[in-house]
Amino acid sequence: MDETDWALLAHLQENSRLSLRELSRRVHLSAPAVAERVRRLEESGVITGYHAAVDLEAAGRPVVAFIRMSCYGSHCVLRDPDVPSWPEIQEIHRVTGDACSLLKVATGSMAGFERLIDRLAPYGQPSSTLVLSTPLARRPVIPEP
Amino acid sequence: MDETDWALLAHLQENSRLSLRELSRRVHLSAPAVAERVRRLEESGVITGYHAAVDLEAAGRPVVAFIRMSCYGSHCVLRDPDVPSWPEIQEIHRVTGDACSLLKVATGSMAGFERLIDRLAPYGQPSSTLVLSTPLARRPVIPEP
DNA sequence: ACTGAAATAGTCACTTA
DNA sequence: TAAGTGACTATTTCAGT
Repeated sequence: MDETDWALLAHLQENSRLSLRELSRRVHLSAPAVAERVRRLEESGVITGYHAAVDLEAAGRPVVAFIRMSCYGSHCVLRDPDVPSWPEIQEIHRVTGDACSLLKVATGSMAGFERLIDRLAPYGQPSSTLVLSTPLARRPVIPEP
Repeated sequence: MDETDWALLAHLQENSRLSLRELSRRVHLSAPAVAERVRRLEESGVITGYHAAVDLEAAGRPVVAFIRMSCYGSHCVLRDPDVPSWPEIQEIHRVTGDACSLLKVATGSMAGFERLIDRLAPYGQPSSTLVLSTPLARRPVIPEP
């Protein structure tokens, strides 16, 4: 990871649909050189994918929340392979502390949110925190000083 | 938002570097028709951007955590316009409950994490939860049933 | 929303430092 | 090993339908 790799990474984090040619102009390299560097960033696992970001409210899911799950031993949500495919669940993190996992969820309505809580309750105690707004949705990763 | 729009959205959430031509093949439309639909998804605010996803550990920031900030009135982190530019802070959400905000942070080391906590402490009481692993990093948004 | 043409971009083989 | 060049293919974009 030299300075050029970090520059490419910065540009692709900001706009992943930039053409390799446009990237090559921005970092002052030829297009094949950029293509090779990007390929290596992907292969080394630094870049894990390219994704369109969707506004949850505009997409009909205005109720966004974080749910801390304190699961009952073997019933843990982390152990059920079906849970990650529930469409309301956006992220699942295994965490330290008294909760075993932290979920980010998005539903179309409060009623939908209530139904989700009901479906989660058998796994353990859910503790919900609603998101009012998101002043910073994502920050690009930059090199450490 | 018809079925074709949702199909385009699904493909672009999975891989935002797909060419319009490739998208057009997948949804059985011409390239210009797809270009116009994608442009409208962007303009209507459903698609807010396209971003390369970076593996925080591979990028040198293995310590990932959520921090709930219970701020002291007017010293709230949400009120300080400088905080969102701190490079360790990945996300800021304003939330309900006894905490005023939930931060997602990533640092290069535990020492770096400790320094971050020290910088946050003046704003309020930070309560940290370390991320052990992320079984589900992102789920594509799909239409509600 | 499609077609077709012109401009732009991606990719591969090969050369250079 | 990393980057540049040129030829060829694919994609983007725009006008007209």
